[in-house]
Amino acid sequence: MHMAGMATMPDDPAPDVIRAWTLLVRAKTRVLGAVEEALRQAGLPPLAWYDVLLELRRAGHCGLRPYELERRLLLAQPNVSRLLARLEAAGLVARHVCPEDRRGQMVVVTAAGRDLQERMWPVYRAAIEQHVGRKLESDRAATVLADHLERLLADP
Amino acid sequence: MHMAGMATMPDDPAPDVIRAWTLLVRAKTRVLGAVEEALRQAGLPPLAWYDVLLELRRAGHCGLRPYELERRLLLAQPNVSRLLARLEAAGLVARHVCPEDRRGQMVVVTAAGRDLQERMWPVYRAAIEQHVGRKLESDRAATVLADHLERLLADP
DNA sequence: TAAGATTGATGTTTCAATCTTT
DNA sequence: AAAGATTGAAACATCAATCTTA
Repeated sequence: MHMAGMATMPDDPAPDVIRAWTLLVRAKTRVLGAVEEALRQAGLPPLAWYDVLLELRRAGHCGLRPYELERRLLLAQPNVSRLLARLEAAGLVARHVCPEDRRGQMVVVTAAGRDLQERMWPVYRAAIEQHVGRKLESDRAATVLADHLERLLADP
Repeated sequence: MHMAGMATMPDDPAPDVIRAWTLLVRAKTRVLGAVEEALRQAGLPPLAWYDVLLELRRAGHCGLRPYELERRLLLAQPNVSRLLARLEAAGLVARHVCPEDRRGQMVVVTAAGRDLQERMWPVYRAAIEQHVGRKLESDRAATVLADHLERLLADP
């Protein structure tokens, strides 16, 4: 349907679309900042380390390829490379060449890495509960929020 | 109410609270990434520049103090200082000493700054519409999402 | 002493270029 | 040529220290 006189360029976003976008950025910045601060105050490393360690644990004893971490954590290739270098230097992960594809490697979590992940989780979960859970108490607010955020990740 | 045998430490977040938290980070990363990419492909500077220019325009001819930008854009003090230095070097803002408080300064947008902001907005708004508006079409989804995100910014 | 702002040192991200294997 | 991964250089962010005025 096309009406004479209508703008041909993409429509202006509705006010509440702009509001949702603005609040998405601000809420993420604030909550993530609070979570990182909680980890920092507990003398623990940043969340990015936790994310890698958890993904590797979930992947089991075979570990993961760097490009898989890239996909799952939405990180750029050089960032994964350097993040893994830091984790390896800290003794938290180990890398060995991939038997089936000698371009790549398998990354696995070490005992020290598992230990750190387990020490981070209580601090992390308390921060999530404080800065997300308690703000969404009563009714199904967390579910509603999650469902709507999920729509933003839909493919097309 | 307290039941014997209950855990005394902060409760584990409910599954949908963790899901909301995870999706908040991922949705923001993806949508912001898409918006920045749209600006980049149009040969325009990053969103942070737009944010400053828009705040300064809204503030009117008196401009804003750097600490006000800090508050409104959730940026750290040294980041504001260096961001303004870049904008000033590009001729987009001007700084002059504050008459009432000579520790500080007033930052104002220049004609070139207003022009850039006006050239960025069509690209920015199209990206918001594409990556937020179209994902939330039908019903009051954008309003519901915004309302729920707003709860995450509540004070306590 | 504290608020507003900058600077130096350091660490991280980003872009493009590179290297190796498929 | 393309995929998987690393590296150099430059941009940016972060922390602590500093400087100036209130």
